[in-house]
Amino acid sequence: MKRTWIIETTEQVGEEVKVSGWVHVRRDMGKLIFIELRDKTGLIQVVFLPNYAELLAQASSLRSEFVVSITGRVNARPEKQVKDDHPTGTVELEALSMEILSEAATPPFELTEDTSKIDENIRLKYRYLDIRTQRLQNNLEMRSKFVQSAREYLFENRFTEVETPLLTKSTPEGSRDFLVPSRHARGSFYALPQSPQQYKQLLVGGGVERYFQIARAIRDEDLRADRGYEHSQIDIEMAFVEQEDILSTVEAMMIQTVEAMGFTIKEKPFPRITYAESMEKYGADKFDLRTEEDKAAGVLAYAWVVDFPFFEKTENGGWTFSHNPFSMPKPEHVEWLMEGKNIDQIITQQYDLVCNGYEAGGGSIRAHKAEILRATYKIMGYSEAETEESVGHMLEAFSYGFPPHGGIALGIERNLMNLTGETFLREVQAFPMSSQGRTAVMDAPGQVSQQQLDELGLIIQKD
RNA sequence: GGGGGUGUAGCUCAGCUGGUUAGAGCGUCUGCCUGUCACGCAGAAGGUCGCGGGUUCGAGUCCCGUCACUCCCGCCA
Repeated sequence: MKRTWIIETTEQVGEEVKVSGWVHVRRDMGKLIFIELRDKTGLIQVVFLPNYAELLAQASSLRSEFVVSITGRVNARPEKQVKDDHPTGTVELEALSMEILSEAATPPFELTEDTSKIDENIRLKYRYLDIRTQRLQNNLEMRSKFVQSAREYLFENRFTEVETPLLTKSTPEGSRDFLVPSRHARGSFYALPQSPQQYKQLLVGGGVERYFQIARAIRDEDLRADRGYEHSQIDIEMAFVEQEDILSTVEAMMIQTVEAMGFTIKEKPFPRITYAESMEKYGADKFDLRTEEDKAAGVLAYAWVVDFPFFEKTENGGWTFSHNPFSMPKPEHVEWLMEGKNIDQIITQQYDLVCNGYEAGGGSIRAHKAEILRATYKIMGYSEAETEESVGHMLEAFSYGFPPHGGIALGIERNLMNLTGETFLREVQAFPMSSQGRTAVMDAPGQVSQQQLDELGLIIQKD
């Protein structure tokens, strides 16, 4: 018999069905046994009646998390026993036969309730059990829906999904790279991408025009509750656009996406504030516009922060970019950039999407002309040769007819934290790592064999 | 790199000023139970108090060291 999803049993009253799943709870009355069976769609109460003695004996051996298939008849519950607060509360399954597919050891923590109070390292070691809980099932489901809904919007608007390499090149700026040693080119390393920044620019220059990717970004910086070594982003780049085009496109996408998921947005269109105003008013470039009532109601308060300063002072008195070296100054400040004057006053076409106190995304209009990027690197103290070494491939690409373009990256975990109300990034990832960087279940990083080291020409230096 | 916090049963925790055999709730196990849905009732098992050292007649408790975990600052274009 074909398997029936538990949530669908409510429409099959009187019929015989087969359901499969995990034993959620067991209530043994002696000559009458109830269990709740759980699959990914929900829970249903199964009753083992005394007139099937053999089946009842089998049922008495069931324990939490046993995996079973049960064939039975869907019965409407008598009025007194209807559970209004439960999606399958109008029915129960009268068991006729059962197959125990897998027995289960007692779980190290209870899976029938919210596990957020349980020691996280135990939960991570047994992540596959934690994922069985309703909260994490919901978080993963929500994540999937969010990405799916964003994809739909992007496909409707002529975007093309493209994958960019994971094994790529280290860039001197930005955060610390995760490095991968090359076996063939000894002493050389790939770097895992901190973002697909350059590839996505090359894609729109390559005629893809509208690109997106559900991209992994990997950075070797110390972790926080809202920050892991790796996270995912909805990475977007568009050709032939100005800042306004990006903002309106992304805003429309976010509205369609989160409203399709049933959320309420506090203010549309999203309010806009300059970086300078934000710093003055909130003391930061991100802020929470919700009232206490909004928070209780799960309202999402989006805002755009625009007009970021291009450069900031370094420790040794030089200049470095504050967000993105590839960004394009506001038209009225291009001259300052080219001449290297009023550097602290140059505003760039960089924008952040803020939601409920988190940075939900950030992007910029990019420089698409070689002289702009050269001027930027000159201000940062690069010689012409160093600039060539660092971004020469981009400068060359710009020489072959490169359209004006810009983009944004939306942090999937940050957004999901807002949607689910979770305060830890790890709660919206399937297999996160601990704050010390140990991965769930697999407990990486781990030792490798001497042979592997030899092939790579690596020697481990002992402290 | 720096600062704060935590570590006692499978899980969540209590354990006062150092004092008998280290407790509770949940979970687990056994028995009973024909309508439960947080089932109930009766009973039981389960502990290197993170680890090492010290003070003391006596240490879960005080001191020193150490390890692990966690949050924050730095860092995160």
